[in-house]
Amino acid sequence: MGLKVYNTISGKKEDFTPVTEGQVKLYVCGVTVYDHCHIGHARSAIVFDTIYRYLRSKGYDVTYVRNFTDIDDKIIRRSHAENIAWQEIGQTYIRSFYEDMDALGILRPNHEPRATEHIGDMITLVDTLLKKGHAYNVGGDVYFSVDSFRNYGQLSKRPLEEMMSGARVDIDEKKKNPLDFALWKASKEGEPSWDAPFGAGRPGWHIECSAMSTLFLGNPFDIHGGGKDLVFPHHENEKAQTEAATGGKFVNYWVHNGFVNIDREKMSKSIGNTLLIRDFLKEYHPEVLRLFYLSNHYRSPVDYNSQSIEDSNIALYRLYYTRERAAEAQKGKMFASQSYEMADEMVRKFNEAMDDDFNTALAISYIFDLSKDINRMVDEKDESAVPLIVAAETAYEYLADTLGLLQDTLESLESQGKSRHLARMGLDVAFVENAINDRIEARKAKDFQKADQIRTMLAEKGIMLLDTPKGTQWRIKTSVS
RNA sequence: GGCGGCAUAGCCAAGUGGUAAGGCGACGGUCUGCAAAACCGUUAUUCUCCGGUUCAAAUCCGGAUGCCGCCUCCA
Repeated sequence: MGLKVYNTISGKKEDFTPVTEGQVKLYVCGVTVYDHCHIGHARSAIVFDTIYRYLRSKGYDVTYVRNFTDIDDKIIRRSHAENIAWQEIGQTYIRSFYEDMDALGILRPNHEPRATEHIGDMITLVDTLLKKGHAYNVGGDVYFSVDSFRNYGQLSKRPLEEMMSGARVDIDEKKKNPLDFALWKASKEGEPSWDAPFGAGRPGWHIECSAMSTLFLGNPFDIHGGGKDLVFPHHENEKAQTEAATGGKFVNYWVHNGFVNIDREKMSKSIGNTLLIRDFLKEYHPEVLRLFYLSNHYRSPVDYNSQSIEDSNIALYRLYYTRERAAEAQKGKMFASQSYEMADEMVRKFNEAMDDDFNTALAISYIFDLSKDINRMVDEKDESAVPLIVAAETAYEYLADTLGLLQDTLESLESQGKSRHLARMGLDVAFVENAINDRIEARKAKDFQKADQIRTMLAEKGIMLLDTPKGTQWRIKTSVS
């Protein structure tokens, strides 16, 4: 069975056929570097990272391009407000972006062009549009004429006439049509500018993605992605200007991820409820966010709330513990490799789910099925089942890897969680260990009342004790009350 | 005003014609000095409501209600 991808432009799932067999050209709109990234950026990054991982696991040779918008109104505004060079604003937030993305386990794309590195390509494109009569110059500002492009509105399914009647479009005297958008903005005092045959200035927002995607991937290319909000106007405009310039098709498959709400409310700066990635990471392991997002379909809106995140946190621990148990069951055992039908079945179903427009939520359910199966075999303590555990665990790792999960060690996951928790409670490891030692003594003396008092005391501080064959271990209580 | 989406158990959530995945929680059991973890079992005869099509509908069609997004910078 082949891959099916939901295409925004047709509103349907379509069979995926790349332009060149065996290769996928993928372009995803990156960020404007004027602030730290929030968990909405994280969703987009995680969704396309997962798509990228899956395409590679299917054997495609993927060329993945993700841009940085490092010249733009918001950057200039911030530069003026903080009295810092605009270039420096960009550098700062590109660094911040990488810190966040690396923490989240987002793989680096093949190319990460910055808009300012390709001004020349943009100028060429604007020039072409002027020469072809799709753009006009008003005192150094160059606008794209939407009336000159027959298919304008095709992607966002907004006929021109209807948008015209929309009351929310700014009336700009300079534009022939209120929907015309800037390809090039004339040079202004205190703003960066580049020389161009049609007048010095700086590029409009949409032109960079047209220039850079075409440069790195050619036309048409396979998949263009981004957040749902980019459908209009950004992608509509990219498409219009590129197709007007080349006369050919720009993109075959448009893929857009849904938005993140916080406690059922739209996350936005004006409401003041944006959550930065770095603030999230102070509380939880990065894979908690990944598991949470991938448990929802990428096109649906997702509601971020403490209950759901806590659920994902617990579930993530479960997956790590299973891997640990599988490893222990194999330790020091000799075994011949053996195929295991159940594991093969899970891999097959996993790929089938991912082939169906990247249904990660369904795909994840097979990881949990494998987890249950592995735990069951480990519990049975049947030596002859060890090869099956190995086979199941191999499948387990493959599924998790493809989704970018279980990339850390249990030790690291636990120690991060423990130190966060202890710091919050104002406790330290020595306190816990002393209490555990006291309890061990009490248990030796069969003073179970005292032992239970210690257990209760620690439980009240969110610390859970486990008496295992290897001795008493402790964990942070993950369950919510 | 225009365009689009969603409504599935206590909570989260997948499922677009063939008889309801998975996670979290709860309850019973195994295990344990007691617990925890893990496993086993139970937890939606039913998918917002009302009609229709069909041998068959959570899934298709029509209508109602409720929630949400976009049309403006935005992942």
